[in-house]
Amino acid sequence: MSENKSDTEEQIFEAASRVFQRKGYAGARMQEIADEADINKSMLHYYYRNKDKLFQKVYQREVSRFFPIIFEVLSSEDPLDEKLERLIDTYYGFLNDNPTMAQFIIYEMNQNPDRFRSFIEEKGIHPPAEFARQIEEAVEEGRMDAVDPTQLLISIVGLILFPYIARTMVEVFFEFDEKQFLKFLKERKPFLVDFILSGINYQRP
Amino acid sequence: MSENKSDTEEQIFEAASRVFQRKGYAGARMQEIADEADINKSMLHYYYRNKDKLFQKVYQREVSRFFPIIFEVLSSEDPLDEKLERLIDTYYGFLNDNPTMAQFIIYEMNQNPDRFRSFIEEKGIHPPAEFARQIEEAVEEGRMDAVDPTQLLISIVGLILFPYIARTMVEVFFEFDEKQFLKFLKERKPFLVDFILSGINYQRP
DNA sequence: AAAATATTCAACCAAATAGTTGAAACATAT
DNA sequence: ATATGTTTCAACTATTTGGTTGAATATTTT
Repeated sequence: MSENKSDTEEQIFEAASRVFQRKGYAGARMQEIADEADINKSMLHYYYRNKDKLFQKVYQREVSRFFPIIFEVLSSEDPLDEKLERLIDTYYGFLNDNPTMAQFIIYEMNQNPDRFRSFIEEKGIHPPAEFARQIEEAVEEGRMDAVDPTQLLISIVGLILFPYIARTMVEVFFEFDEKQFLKFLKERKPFLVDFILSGINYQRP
Repeated sequence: MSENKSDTEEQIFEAASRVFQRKGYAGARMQEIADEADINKSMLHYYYRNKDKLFQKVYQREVSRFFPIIFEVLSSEDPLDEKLERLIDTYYGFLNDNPTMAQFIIYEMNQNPDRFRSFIEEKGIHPPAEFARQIEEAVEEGRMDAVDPTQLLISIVGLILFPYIARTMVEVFFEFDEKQFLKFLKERKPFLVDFILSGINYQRP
């Protein structure tokens, strides 16, 4: 065997990922995954046994990709303003390549919180303690307002993710086509950096 | 006939709303709706013909409730700081009574953008022009930073909604039980007012 | 080349789910 | 009280969808 996973197996996996992200677990059809992978339906079962097992694998891979990207940037020792820029760049780059991912993760996570919890615990995925420490330090040094780091972190992530999660809402209410939506995202980076840093009255060390 | 809509008809509608919000269109089962309404399954078809028609009615009612609540508050002539407080109070009150609604609307909206667009246009639902005018006015008068009103509006809505949309994520990563989550939301109001107003360096007229 | 192994798929089957029916119970009007 | 229309539901059918099978084809090993 030349590869660990056959071409077909990977083709199925990627097709399944796309279909599950588009339609969700309940809305996804095994036939649609087979069509998207350009193979016969029985191959799905040959490689992944059943819909549930196939979904679990896709779900776990996507969860494993989605959170560490944010958390890794957050854990660095860069000053907050640089960190924020890197965070936005990194995450918008990722979401641009995976536009349905945020919606997928959030939906399936809420659909089955226990599955999410146990997987996150098993894999040891968690927000870095460094971020809260960095905030507390800046507060002590009088370089920003006293804020709850948890409130701040959730706000930052929410500000970045929201346009992707609620994309249809943004496009419909502001009459954006795809091009205008991308322009909006591009403009959002400087807006967010400024808005967030002003929001906590941050000053560099 | 004493009422326009029979008790049963309304019971079905409310049950359907709960089930569709919990499970989404594809995940909802007609039997589950019948059980939740405590009636026989055939009554669903007697009153609403089929799953799709029942869903449309539920979807349209919820969309009609969800957006106008925000937009009405935004269209008032109150100064921005008071408006923001009212907005947060109003929306957290609403979401507290309807905790699955934000997730539902956003998911089904993304699932079928055309349906969302045409319904929104048909009903004439849109963000109030007054808000953008108010922002532009405050900018002109030098009472806040020059910001794009669209970026600001989406940020405000995102900051409010995000904890509800991503509730499981918040609870898992910060190890919140329900009580702690509610405490978090209570603390979020003053945090957001301060964060947002500082974010744009707002001063009252 | 022959044997062993992996891959492919059309045609099935089984289970889940949406939707229907007709008779019985109930309510209302005359 | 009788007739008329409304509401209810158990049992049923039709359709969709997940899952299986076995024979044919391709690939790899010896």
